[in-house]
Amino acid sequence: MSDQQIVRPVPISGFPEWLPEVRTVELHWLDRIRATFERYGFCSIETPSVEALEVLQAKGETSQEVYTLHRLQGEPGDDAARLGLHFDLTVPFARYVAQHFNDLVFPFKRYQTQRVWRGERPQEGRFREFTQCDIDVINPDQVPLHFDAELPRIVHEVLTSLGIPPWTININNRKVLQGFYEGLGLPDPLAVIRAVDKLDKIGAEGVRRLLADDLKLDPGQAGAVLDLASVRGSGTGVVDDIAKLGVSSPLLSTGLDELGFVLEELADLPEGTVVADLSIARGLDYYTGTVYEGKFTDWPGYGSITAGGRYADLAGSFIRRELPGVGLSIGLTRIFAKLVAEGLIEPGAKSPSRVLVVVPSDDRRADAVAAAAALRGRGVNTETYHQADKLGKQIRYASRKGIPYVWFPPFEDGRPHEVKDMASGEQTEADLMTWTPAGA
RNA sequence: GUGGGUGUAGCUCAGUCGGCAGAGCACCUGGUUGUGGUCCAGGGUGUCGGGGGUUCAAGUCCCCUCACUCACCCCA
Repeated sequence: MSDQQIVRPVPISGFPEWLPEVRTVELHWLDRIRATFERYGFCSIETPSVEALEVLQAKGETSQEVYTLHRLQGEPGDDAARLGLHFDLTVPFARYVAQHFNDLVFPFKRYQTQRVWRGERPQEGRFREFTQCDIDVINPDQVPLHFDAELPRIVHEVLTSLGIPPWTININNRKVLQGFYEGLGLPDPLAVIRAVDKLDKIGAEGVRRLLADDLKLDPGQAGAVLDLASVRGSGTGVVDDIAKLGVSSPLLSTGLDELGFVLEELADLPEGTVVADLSIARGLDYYTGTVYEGKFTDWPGYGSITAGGRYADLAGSFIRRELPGVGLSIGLTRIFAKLVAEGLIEPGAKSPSRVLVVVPSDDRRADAVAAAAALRGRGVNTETYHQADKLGKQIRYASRKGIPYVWFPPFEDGRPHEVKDMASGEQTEADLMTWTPAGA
């Protein structure tokens, strides 16, 4: 120990970890998320952390910072990495569906809660390893629009069940944006979408400048683009507001029909929780219809806590079938870490134990072990203290670990068992075969 | 990847002009060999991120490097 070289334990940036009393809260969250997903009939899958690089790069550009995998003692000449850690769950899901196409029942509705990795520069709310809770529907040829409304409804229910600070899920439709821009005669709708996406960062005037200088829009066009982006609301009145802007195109009509349908389906949700916002676009270019982006109301600068959308054909690079889908992802780590940082997570117990059984003395250790076994046999989480320390020390251990009851086996033959309620300090005789902790 | 900031005890941090390494919290021991929290008395647990340089002397000044952190890009 003395002159041994020690490795300084430093946190690795972007790789969060929690103390037991916080982790236990996260586990409860995961339980609730899973329960809600399953209540809607979605099934669970898990895919490997690793995918072939060509799978990871099949959709979108290589802009995602993929962590590649190779052995420390790699074969010479075999240094070209062929494997990478997945950076989201959508691409692995697409591969999975293509691979197991014949064995799945469609529409395939699945949820998937796993860690993902992105080699980006960490910041508040941006991690290099984090957990996403994805929920997607995929179906050959076409996915009923009904799912575009069901997914935000499910996520709404999940977020509500977590009891987190106020948030809003914003909804938009790419066809509305693209159709509107086409109606305006703009040559590069995707570039306009990317510019509008910066609205909350650089403001309306910043976007106007971007549209005029970089994309060469005339003032009238730029004004119309910004007018559309300012439309917001939860009812179908949104559709009328857009119609009033006097732009038309076939794609725009389709988009407005879809957006109107989704909003109508969600009209019963609490005011302000799910609203249309024509300024959100999502940078990812594979979204083709409905798009979602959820944020905390109190921290608008914090990244999105849930996001997703509809894609026309996600698995097309893996199978000769058209497989459109719609999906939504909950950024569990991003939400949870923020609440931890804000001190809004009420820590749980430091131990799952309900009872600590005291060891009266070395020669009575067997009694303690037997008492603990009896309690466990009746489903009570119980641990035995590890050595015959002074009683004060044993009780102090229970106190510090947040174990609510301390069990005393007899210290002399013929005496009864006793149990101490740590919160009240009260200690009473108790029967091993019938006693149960409060709230069990 | 680009630019700024910060690295001292387990944690939060102080450390003057270059002159013996510090505080609070946490932790350990005892007061209390059958009872926790409170209280009292003790205890410093450290490669001052790492390497090099200047100097009689470096936590302090200079160079390099690493890590963390903030902003940009991008995103859950």
